[in-house]
Amino acid sequence: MSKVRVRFAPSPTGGLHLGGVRTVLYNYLFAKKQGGDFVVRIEDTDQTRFVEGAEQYIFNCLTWCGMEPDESPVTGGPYAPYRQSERKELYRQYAEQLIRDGFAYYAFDTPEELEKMRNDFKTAENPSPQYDGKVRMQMKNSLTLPADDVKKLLDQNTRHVVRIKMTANETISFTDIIHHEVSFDSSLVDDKVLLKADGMPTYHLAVVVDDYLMKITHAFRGEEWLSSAPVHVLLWKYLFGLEHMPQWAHLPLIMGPSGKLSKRDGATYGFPVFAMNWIDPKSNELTEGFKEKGFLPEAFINLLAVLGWNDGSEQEMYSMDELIAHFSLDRVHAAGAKFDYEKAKWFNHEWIKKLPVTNYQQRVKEIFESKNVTVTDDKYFAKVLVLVKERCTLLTDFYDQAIFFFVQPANYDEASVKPKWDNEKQDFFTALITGYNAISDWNLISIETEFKNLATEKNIKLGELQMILRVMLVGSKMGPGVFVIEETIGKTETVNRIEKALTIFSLF
RNA sequence: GCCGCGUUGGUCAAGGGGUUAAGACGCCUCCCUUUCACGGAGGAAUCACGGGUUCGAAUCCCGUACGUGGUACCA
Repeated sequence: MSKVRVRFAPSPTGGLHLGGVRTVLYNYLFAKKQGGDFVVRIEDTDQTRFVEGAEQYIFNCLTWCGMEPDESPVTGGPYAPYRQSERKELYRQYAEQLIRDGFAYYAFDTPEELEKMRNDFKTAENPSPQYDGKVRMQMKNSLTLPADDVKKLLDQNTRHVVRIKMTANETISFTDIIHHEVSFDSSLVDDKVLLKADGMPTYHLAVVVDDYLMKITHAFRGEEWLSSAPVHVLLWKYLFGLEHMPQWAHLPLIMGPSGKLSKRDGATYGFPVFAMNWIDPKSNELTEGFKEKGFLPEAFINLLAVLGWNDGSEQEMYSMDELIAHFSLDRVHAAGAKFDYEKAKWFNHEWIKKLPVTNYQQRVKEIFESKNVTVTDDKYFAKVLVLVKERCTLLTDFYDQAIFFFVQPANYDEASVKPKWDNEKQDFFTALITGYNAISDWNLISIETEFKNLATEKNIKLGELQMILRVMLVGSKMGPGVFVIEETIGKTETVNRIEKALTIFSLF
């Protein structure tokens, strides 16, 4: 059996969304598991939809996710070029071969004529008429025009396309890895355009030709392609032989709260849809990405992998290596899955807890710096991150959870302190300052001992005091143990904060 | 409209003729902690519907409904 080769073939028209990343992921996992090649091919055959920067963006996303292609327009490879626009000249010969063999034909209909046809044939039962076996003999093409006219039109460089001539009353079926036997009635499939008037191939011709030329063995794509699969199967049969056709796997769709997931859902429901931030160069509109939202790539990959796949065990957390080891296409669901942002966040939380902070320290540091907090001591920073990581769901949560380790509270949860505040407390904290100042070896035990001894001496309940102390240090009732906070921020800072809070609380 | 694909709790899902129909997220209650989390113990909640086949159907078959995708010189 020949070496496994899979391809991810995005069209560089904008952001890379969840479903796209999962398609790459399944490609990648399958290839790595089989020791095969993972190639990225850019399908930029629609020049009108070209978007500046979109291709680079896709590669940035792949890098962030940790899925580097073996062959691509940037890394090159034995089947270059990997950009379909650069392969333009290649496709015409195949289109012409199909015409010679009677499987395709030239069509000269103008867009206006096509529109007229769709209008004329439109009925209640058939709201969107196709250019198919039922109408093609009434259109302007090399099937209806005399050969001489066709030649003349061609010689005059009249704008034309090449269309496939769909067979009639044939059952086209193939075996899909996920859906198993799938079949279609060819009479119901239209004469898809293969080569456009600008000389570019459509997706239909290009996938088949390139999958063949690039020796792709397994072709995975979203289920939205299933309906056009019969065209591809026929093209394979006519051009290269069904025995060379890759095995298809039409992956289930990832659904949003209402239907197919769209980038609009992100804005509407408040969760990211794209892998990374995407700014449309024309409109300047920003669509938020998982990365910038505060997701770890490990979590992003993990949550995508188990959205539509599981290995039959109860395991839910998988590293990329574990996924490669466990992944199999026959356990991929046939049904679409609704994306659940709550569960996505849970995965991220789990990965934040699981991974050593060194793994994401730099990213968190950037988040702090973007909020004008300068981190000077990386060791101190790492220590703080360890203390608060279990209460962070997103990387961006670290700021709120740890900011008090760097700056004094700007305001206090007075509502919690006020009812508990009295002269005895005032007295206690004044004495505490003295006691703390006298400590020479500032550590968890010495701090806690001093605090507790003083509380016993003054005969005040420990709990209330701890709560007040916490508010003095943090500003609110949150964070790790109070004594741990004191130890971490140090004696001077601790005393400073108590003194400062005292000036405010004493007015209660 | 037509065609394709699909249908186990709110969501992700295991299970593929005989099970008390796993587990996870979320939600609720309680414990821990006089903080927020983490952790722990419980709880509510499911086989779309109708017909078959069978001693027995969540599991097999057929319908229906619903969902979803396609129906472009877009991918």
